[in-house]
Amino acid sequence: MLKRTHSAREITPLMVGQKVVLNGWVDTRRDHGGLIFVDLRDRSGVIQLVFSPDVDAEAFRIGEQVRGEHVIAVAGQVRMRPEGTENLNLETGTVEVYVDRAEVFNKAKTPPFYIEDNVDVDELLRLRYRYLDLRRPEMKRNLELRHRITKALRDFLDDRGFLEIETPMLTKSTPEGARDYLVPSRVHPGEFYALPQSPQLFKQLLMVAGMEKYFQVARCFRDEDLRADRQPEFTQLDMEMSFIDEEDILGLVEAMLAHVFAQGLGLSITTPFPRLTYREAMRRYGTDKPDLRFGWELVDLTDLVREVDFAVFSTAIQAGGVVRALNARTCGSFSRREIDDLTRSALNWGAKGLAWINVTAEGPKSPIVKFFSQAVIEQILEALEARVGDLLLFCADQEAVVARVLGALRLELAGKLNLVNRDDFKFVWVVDFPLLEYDEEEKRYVAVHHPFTSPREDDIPLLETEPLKARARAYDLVLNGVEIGGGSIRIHQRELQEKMFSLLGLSAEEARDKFGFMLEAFEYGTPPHGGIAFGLDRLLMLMARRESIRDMIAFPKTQSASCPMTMAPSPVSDKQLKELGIKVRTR
RNA sequence: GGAGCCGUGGUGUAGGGGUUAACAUGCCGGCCUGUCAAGCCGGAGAUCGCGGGUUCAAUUCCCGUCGGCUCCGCCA
Repeated sequence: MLKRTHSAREITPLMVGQKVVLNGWVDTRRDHGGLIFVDLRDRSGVIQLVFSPDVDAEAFRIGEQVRGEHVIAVAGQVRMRPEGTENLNLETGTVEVYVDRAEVFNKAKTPPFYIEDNVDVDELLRLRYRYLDLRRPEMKRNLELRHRITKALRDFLDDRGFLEIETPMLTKSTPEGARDYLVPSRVHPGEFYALPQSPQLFKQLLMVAGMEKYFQVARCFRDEDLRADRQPEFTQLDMEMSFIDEEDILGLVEAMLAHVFAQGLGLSITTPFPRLTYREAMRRYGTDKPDLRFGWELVDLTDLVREVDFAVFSTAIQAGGVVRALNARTCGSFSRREIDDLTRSALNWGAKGLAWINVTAEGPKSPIVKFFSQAVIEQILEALEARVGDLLLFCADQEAVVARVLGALRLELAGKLNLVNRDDFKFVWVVDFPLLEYDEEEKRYVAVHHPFTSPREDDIPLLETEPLKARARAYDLVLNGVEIGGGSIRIHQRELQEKMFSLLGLSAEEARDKFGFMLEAFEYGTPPHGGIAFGLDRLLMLMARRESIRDMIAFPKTQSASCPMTMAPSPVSDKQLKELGIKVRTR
């Protein structure tokens, strides 16, 4: 076997005259009859080989026979390319290797799609042949970035005294949260493990155990429907620390991200990150994960229009709702049809309608201006800093509906108008989340973050009186409108934890049954602690400027949670089922 | 659970009630000693996702179904 002495990208002008051996795949082949060029690809990149009968007849014959994706070894001399034949698009484009020996390790069928960047091919096909898809340079780069970032995170945390500790994959199913993936126990027929949705309980127990600073690159599993940024198994960078408060965590994370952006992308990001309270985020951006790469803040007009004789606004306000508006800059030029599209969108998001004012040089034009006095209109225009050419969009309803509708329109228009600079990275902390929200379906409170999140100390009395007003010691990190991390200071006292469980509608028996080990642990000296977890795939997706986390995962699942390559999931034999004591019911 | 878009040679697309199903690229063969999206010539390659219906006739229209993608619900 011809063993390689160099990788493709290592071949430089400094090596001219040197004999080298290269191993790799035939990327492309250009056959001139009497002279054959082959671009040889390995993980490092591409180098041009020259097969010439003047150099070696036997090697030339092999050059005639190889085809795309054949795996070959070649030996030959490095030479400068003749003047005028350099390829500036290629990193190794000034040199080439004259092959005097060649060996075919393995032939290859013609691949079902091109092994090159920017392929326009059905993703199903890419996933069925993922090992070919990953040969494409852009996919290889994604996995390289993933490696570099993961390593940078580990290095950073190691430097700061964190221990990476593994926690079980086979664990206990607990209520609350996402649907569990279950694993049947053979030894305990009829009983099941659950795959972890996150290592939450274990990392807290590691704090009880005195580990003080923990992290893990942890695989997590959630049996919920998929999205471009949601896979049934995904990776979290999970962290937890003892004897700390919010500021310690936020500061550490900012330094950590500055480190990985520098290491991974060579970018310097600005710290500290801005912070928004949950209320502020909802009011100004209509979402708890605002995209700060563009302005376009929502403006509250409730007080301004309170007395206006316009039923759409006044009924909403009387019902305890709000009136807010979005200044769609430059959208005054929108056609009737485009405005109809916006209205349809607003209705889809739950609005009862969409009022608008077109700010023209001749003054405001709109079906609704007749309801307003000149003075009020002027105040509205001023509040929205309206200029000629703007389109003002109004929504009147309950606060949550208005936020959702205008927040969605804000994003939709940003996409349509290309307001977003794709090179921007805009981080923002969202803090002061409510501790609880009311679930209409289940008729009970549910934790906004999770049941182990500590309320703010001064809000603890509210748990007895108005639990929905209590704020959590929780924080989310948002990057470019994507939630990339979230965490909290945890409850570390049994009484408060029991109080939380009871607020969530868990009976004392259920709490003991599901979380007894946790409550018990709290009785053996639990330090105050808190942490955060990052969706590593999402962070990487944003860093690589991709649209889907599937591009950052070597072997992801389709939207129906299956793997087109292995054909998982699949039925299993009766023998296997019998051993597990499982009978399959067909729906 | 719901909505939308898509499904035609290996790949990406065009087409549209009766066609020899078109184009590009890839593939195979021939020519070709400086290409790098090599070029030129020739060739092979498609039960138009699947099932049913309407029709004299369906790849085309209708219904269903499967698969992929995006989104809503869901994701503490």
